[in-house]
Amino acid sequence: MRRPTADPAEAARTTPCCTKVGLKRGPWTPEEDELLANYIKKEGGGRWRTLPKRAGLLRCGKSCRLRWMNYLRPSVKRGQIAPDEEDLILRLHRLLGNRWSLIAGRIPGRTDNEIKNYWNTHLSKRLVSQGIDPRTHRPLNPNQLPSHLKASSSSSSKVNPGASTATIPNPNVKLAASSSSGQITAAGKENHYQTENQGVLRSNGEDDEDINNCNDDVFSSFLNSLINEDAFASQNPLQQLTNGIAQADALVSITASTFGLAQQDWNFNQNDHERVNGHLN
DNA sequence: AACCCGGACAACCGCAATTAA
DNA sequence: TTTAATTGCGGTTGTCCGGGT
Repeated sequence: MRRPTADPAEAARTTPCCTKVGLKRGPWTPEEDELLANYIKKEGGGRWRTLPKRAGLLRCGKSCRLRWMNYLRPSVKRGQIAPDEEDLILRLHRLLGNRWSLIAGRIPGRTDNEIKNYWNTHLSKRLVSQGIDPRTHRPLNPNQLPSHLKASSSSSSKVNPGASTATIPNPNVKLAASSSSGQITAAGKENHYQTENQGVLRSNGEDDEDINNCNDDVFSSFLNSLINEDAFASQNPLQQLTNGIAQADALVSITASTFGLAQQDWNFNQNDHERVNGHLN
């Protein structure tokens, strides 16, 4: 990464916007930040490919977008992740897996990159030290599971063997979930930056007519109900585990029906999970 | 003081999804 | 309907910096 692409063969393999000779790479200078921020304040974001030229920057569009999204946006909150934010990240990750943009969309002022970094450097390691698999949020050693949970783990195998793939087990669902709350639809792009992060568990601010808000509202409110359960936080780890399985079950069922996951796909994933569980046990 | 090591984070890459022509 | 361009996402890595030796 971040290596110069002087080699033509290498350059041919990489995306065009990053291979133009003379484009700057690496850390941004305050001057560049100012140029970019001022330009976007005046002209707005979007059209990233041509933005650098218009703004007088020697950067590729991707780099500009990333810098704006992760650092320069006024709504970006800097500083330590608060304990309640941390708790929210943990819960959302258990439900959504590595869907960083989805998670970030529900934590005001935090970016997907920031959450991803925080997860990889702090939370993931902490879970491992507690004997919990950070991918599945289950005990690393299956023997730590009480017998009744071991038995139910196969019957509830529609819950993820790994949250990252099983809570929303199908690419179709990823699409549905993304368009509902994480990714920005074309129609929603215009006001995305102004209105996003207006509240926890609110979608990113698309106009109600912009997207299929039926799905959005259902997904959002359902997720909301899951992660806001006060009872959840006060439960002991075993109860949390049990509850988590039940919740994930419910999430998967609702997600599948609400977001149009084909039944055959769903069955496939169930089988898939059982196969994985079989390997685990 | 110099060096090494590891943690934290910013930035890049490749790919997939979406949009426009 | 097809194709090209653009955008967004997640995984990965380079760089910086502080602490330890």
